[in-house]
Amino acid sequence: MAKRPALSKGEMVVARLLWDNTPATVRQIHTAQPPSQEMDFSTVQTYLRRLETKGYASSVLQGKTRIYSAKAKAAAVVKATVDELVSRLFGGSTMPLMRHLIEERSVSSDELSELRQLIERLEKERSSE
Amino acid sequence: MAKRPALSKGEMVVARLLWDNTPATVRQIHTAQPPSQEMDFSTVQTYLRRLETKGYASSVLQGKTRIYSAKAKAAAVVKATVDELVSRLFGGSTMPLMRHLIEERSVSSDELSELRQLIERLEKERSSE
DNA sequence: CCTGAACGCGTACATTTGTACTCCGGTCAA
DNA sequence: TTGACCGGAGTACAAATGTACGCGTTCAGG
Repeated sequence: MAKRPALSKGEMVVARLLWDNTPATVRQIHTAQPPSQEMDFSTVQTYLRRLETKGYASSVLQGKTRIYSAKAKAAAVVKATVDELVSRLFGGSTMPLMRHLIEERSVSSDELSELRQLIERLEKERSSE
Repeated sequence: MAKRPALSKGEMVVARLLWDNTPATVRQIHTAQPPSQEMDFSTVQTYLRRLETKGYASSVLQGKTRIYSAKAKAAAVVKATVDELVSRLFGGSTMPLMRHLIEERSVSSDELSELRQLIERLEKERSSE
């Protein structure tokens, strides 16, 4: 697995759009943007190009149009990004972030119970090893 | 509360160092760095200066030496940063990040049970409202 | 009293990031 | 057939970021 340069903030939102729409043309990505905080067509295009040079996407020319496809797996990127954040903001420990998420960000009851089940399942796995 | 410009990655690690040592001189912060990934004294200094212009820190000149103090509260910055990440990487929903943290990052059994208790406590609070 | 190591300051600078303007080829209606 | 238009490519550029060099000052040892 190549060690790709980290994604910048802007690249990240385009990357996410790309994951949800792979493969896609620049315009498709551009159109897929939620109405708020839109970015210019050319801006999207630049990000896509940079995503490709950084190794996160690949593209083929289909006729006149370039089709981009996500290359790096979303999960891997998420992991890298979160690891990065955790290390920079919390010196590497995960718990403070967890606590923050659970306490500060509004989590619905349904989500809470999903979380609880997730944890219980994991604890079960642990103890049976 | 002033709306401060976001912290860059480098600034963030220095900010964290500052929170843990406020108030401190540049050298103290520099020395407080963990041995791995050290940054140059001048680099730390620059970050501190930028932290101040961005409004995250303040400083006074004590004789020849400048003493920096954290100004913004850590919790607020963490919240802003995490909100930012969640919105860019997950389009605003918290759960994917939670799941990722629990499943992908190694969480010890102790931590798991702490989490479980945290959640149970919250659920209790919820139901009693 | 002189000198070099340690200090802290400010300035500097190459890269990366965010954002967009311009130019080009093909379409399609008048 | 032609000019208004759309989609796309590439280039451009200011601002933010990461990183550090050089300069004046102190202070302890020679």
